[in-house]
Amino acid sequence: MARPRTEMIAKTRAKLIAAGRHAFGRIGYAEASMDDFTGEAGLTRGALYHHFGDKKGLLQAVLLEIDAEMTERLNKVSASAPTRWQGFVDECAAYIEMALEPEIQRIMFRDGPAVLGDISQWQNTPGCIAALSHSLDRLKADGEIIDIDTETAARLINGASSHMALWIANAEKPETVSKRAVAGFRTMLEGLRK
Amino acid sequence: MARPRTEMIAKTRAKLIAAGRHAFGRIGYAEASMDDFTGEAGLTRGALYHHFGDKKGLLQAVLLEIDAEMTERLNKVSASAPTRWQGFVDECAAYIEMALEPEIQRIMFRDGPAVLGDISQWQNTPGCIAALSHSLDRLKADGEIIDIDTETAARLINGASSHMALWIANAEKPETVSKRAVAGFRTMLEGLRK
DNA sequence: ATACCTACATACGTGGCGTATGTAATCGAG
DNA sequence: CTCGATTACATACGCCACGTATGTAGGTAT
Repeated sequence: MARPRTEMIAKTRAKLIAAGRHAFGRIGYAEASMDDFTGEAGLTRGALYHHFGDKKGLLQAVLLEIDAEMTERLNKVSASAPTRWQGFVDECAAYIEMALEPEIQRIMFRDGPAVLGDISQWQNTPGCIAALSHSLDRLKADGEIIDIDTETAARLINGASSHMALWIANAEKPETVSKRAVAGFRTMLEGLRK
Repeated sequence: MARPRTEMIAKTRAKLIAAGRHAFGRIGYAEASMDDFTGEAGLTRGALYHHFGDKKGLLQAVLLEIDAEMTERLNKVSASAPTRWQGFVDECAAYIEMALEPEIQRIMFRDGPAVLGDISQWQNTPGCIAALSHSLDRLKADGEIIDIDTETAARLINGASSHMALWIANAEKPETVSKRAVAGFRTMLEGLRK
């Protein structure tokens, strides 16, 4: 297994995903020319169409990669907190912070939904929502939060977080808005507690 | 005032906005050909570029119209409720319901942010957020809700609502998901109450 | 060893956006 | 009332970018 042949293929795939991710993150999906960013990666569109079918296919692959990274980061955050509730709050804060990163914001929250439809239909629940959902499940089992459907709560928090992030990122004074947003967000989370 | 000349101009503008709104709402911004939908309106792209500068300009005009309609609907809902709290809850429910309408969902929540950037920077706070904010202001003045920054709360609710709507709209069983979503949403709102 | 297939590159057609230009109707000045 | 200027569009053109069809070299299987 893992012959040199398949390794080369995996490398080209990775190159294309990386190139697309850079281009999509910087100038956006619509403005990114496939000839340009494949050329920068030392390839052509031929490779892209072979591996991903079309431009949307590459975007999907990029999204999968980013979602996996976000999920891992979220899991690390919640795992390294002293209490589960604290872990959950940290997780939410981390989610907002990630949504402030230009690449994630652009690809995950702007172009992704516009091109591929809502996040819900990308696959059976993306990882970053599943991570929030899982944390809520444990809190519920511990009796720390009120009786609420955890997936619904996860999606509510997901929606609220991403909007907070967009609000902050596009504000004239991001620091000021950030304080207001995080404070309000924490207040909302407290409402879930018993 | 209101000479026949200016009336004609207003009519062409209205025609273009209506045509664009239809096309954007049905097949999406990117897939909508300007030649097609201007032709259906009995005009050409020349008129569009004259009045709106470019394709994005038309989208902005469409968004302004939709936002105004949504604001009016929200204000009516909150005004016709027995109590202010009830008015606010109804308003939130109405917001989710509006977000379920395909045209609003597509233009306002998907293509709009992707093409023009986050809703926050379209203008100084769009009307539908201002409406929620206003309702919260009055509730706060009445001492019905906890101490929270009202604009932040309005944006939290706005974000949560739109995500709920997208979740519902794209679910396999919208009715089932709708019940879960609305129930969870109400629970979250109750957390704002004193 | 040879025939096939995979993984790309190259070449081409098409469609759609933006712009530059044309034109008819209207408005304002004298 | 007349004539120049401006407005409100339509027409024509160029360019870019996507997708597809085709070509090809290297690896794979038997």
